[in-house]
Amino acid sequence: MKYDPKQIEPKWQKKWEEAGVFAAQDKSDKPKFYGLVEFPYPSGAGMHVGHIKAYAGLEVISRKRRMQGYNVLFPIGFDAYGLPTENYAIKTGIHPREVTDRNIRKFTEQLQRVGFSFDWSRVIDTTQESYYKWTQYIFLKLFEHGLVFRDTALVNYCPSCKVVLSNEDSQGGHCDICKSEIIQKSKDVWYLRITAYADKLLQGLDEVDYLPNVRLQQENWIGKSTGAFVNFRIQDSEEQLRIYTTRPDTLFGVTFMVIAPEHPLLEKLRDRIRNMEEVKAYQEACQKKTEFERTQLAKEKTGVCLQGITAVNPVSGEGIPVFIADYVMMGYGTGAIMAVPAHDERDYAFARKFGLRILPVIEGGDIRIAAYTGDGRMIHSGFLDGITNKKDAIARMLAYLEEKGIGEAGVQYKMKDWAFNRQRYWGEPIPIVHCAHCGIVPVPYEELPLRLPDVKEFSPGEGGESPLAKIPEFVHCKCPRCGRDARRETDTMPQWAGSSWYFLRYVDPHNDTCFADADKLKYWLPVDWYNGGMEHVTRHMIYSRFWHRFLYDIGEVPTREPYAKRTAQGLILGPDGEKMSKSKGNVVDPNEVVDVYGADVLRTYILFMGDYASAAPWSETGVKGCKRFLERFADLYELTTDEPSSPEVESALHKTIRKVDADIEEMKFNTAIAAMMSLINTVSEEKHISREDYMVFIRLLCPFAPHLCEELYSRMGGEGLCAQAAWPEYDEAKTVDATIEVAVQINGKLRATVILDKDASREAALAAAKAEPRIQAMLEGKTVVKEIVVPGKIVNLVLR
RNA sequence: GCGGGCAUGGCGGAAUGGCAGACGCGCCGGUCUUAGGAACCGGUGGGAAACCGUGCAGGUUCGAGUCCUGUUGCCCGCACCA
Repeated sequence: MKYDPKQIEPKWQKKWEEAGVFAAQDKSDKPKFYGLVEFPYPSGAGMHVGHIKAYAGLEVISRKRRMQGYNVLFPIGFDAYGLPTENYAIKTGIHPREVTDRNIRKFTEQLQRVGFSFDWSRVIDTTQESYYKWTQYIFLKLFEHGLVFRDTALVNYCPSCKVVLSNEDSQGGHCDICKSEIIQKSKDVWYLRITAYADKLLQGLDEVDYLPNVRLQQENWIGKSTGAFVNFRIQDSEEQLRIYTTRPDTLFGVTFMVIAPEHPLLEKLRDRIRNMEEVKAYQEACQKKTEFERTQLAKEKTGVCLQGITAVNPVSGEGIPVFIADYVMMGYGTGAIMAVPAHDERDYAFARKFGLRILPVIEGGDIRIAAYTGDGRMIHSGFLDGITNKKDAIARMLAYLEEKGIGEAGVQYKMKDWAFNRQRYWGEPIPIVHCAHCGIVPVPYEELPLRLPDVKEFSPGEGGESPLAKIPEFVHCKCPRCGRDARRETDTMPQWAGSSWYFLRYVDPHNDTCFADADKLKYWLPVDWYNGGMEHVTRHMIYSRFWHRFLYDIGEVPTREPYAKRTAQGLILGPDGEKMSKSKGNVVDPNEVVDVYGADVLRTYILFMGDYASAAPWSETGVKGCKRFLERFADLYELTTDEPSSPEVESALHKTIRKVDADIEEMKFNTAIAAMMSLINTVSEEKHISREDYMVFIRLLCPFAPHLCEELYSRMGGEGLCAQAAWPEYDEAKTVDATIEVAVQINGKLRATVILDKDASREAALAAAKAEPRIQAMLEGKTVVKEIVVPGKIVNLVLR
């Protein structure tokens, strides 16, 4: 058969659509499978082949599940709020709505050309009122349950985007979107109290099947540590200095304290601090430092001693100096530390620089050279002296602190509350009203959606205000509580909002009385398998797990965890081996590949190019190889007759079914395809395959190259559609060969091979091995001291 | 600095502790052709051979790419986290 993708692909895509074969059934006796891929942000650049790889994995699995008799939900949608579209609008004056609709059309066309088996009746767009109404609803629920709060804080501010960023969006001191340097700015910020869910998010990881590195990254992100809070007295003062430490066992070794430059104690003690000028100068210098300077260039410790302030070591009673230094951060713990220079590298460096006392309290190491962070016997530590076990020492100290009321055990998390507002137009309006009399008042549920008003001017206001602040009709409103004049919140939600619950909406996307029907949620949840990029493992996944867990706690969803299983695909690199990017000009457009080679070749190549989870460079010649593969597969059509296949072909077919089936489940698509290539080689050598067996092969390849397989299936006279045909099953008996080649080793080195009956005895194997001329020659004049026989694999003779 | 991962032909990559290099690309040779940067067929780790070969050095084992110890290089995540 001549393989002409241009002719067959549109034809079958149309037939699938007409037959509605990919529409998930809300009621069904079949077992359910919910496969989820991360929905794309519809950028103006269109999709690149990386998107295709991200979806192709679960595409194959979903198609296989349908053939296996599952009721499959495999949906797609668009995460369409976001900065690039808004920036494009600012530049061109074209409304983000228009740009978004255009981009969504382009993405949809691209996805359909590849023949993905998405349920197109459930497409969602986070920027539609019917969708963001429920994003706002969930926000109000969070508000109602005290998980939304407002605070004035130093925030990460991007001077280029003119927007406040979460810590997640400004890692390394650079804006996640435009890469410019972040500055600290004091602002009113809406927070979601995700830290209240830190423990639940951590414990939930025990209930799910995530890739080990995905789980680890989430654990690190949450960053739980256990330790103690200890209150240090300030001499001649009512003030106390509260610190957090993971090493309360070293308390006797505390010889000074350090607080963050922004620590509130400085204000309280300003009259007592004799060198306030110097302190102020230091504070200002710190503020000017970028996050980068403060963290990356952290080799040299700096700080200022607070003259006139003395703290008291609560266990030794010793008076100790207090410093401010920027190696202590206000954002973690209490913004103050007890310094144990003998056993902490940072404290040691600081003590060395400022000539402070270094008192060892754990034996081992040499404090003249470096801090000792290992374990050992407690010394110079009063009631702890002689204890050799760190755990015991910590327990004793905690008991003492609690007894004396100077401290207690505590935990800390690296995860911070989620800064939830952006000074942007293209996002969900935050449904809050500021009333001079009532304070912060939520918009009533029945007024949702709070519509995003139409504007002509998209650039942010001066000082980074949201464009919404420039629309009087939007800003001015009546307080829902007292009816007096009030102002609307003009900030919008961050891009992460819409994607935090989209998997729930797919279950019931057209419902306008609730975000999804409870029975449907109960049927479909949890997502059985979620695949996406590693870059979304911490932020998007943590956020969405948080929202989901919250909804579970208030009884709105039936499962604690949203995703039962999570995998991640590797990047597709450019042909040059570099990460694909517009600036490098190495981006491969899937449309061009489909134009030249067809969708089936694109799909097959993307899954064949390497391990699905690893990065691999694009290769144009590799694509051609897959084209040849599909052509050769189509050519087998000429080799079919009603005669049964040869035993070689039959055995190869059943082995291949077994391998492809197992490999798909482990996302080892590359070896599954390789096995099918080998099967073609076997059939070509035998020059024949039965019609029946060829039909089996067609169904086996169908999830990878569905258009070609539909065409062949129909030409072979198959009933209905191949996409709905049964998944092939293998016959174990037919995977066993009558004879096996067994390797013969002498002293562990391969010397010969022998052909044996499939269930040859140990004796028969040994006899055959020893009869082999080459082996016979090597046995000459030697003693066999050991004979190892692994049935069907190997015979090893140990000689002396 | 801490945590995790990886290292195999010219390239992408295969190998439940049991014949290293499956499968594909590339390359070489051939067939067909006015032509081949098309298609098809054959070959292809190194070495003349004995043999040698999975970053490097050890170890465990009858047997190690695979397990253990150390080491080097690269990649990813976190990063003055107290």
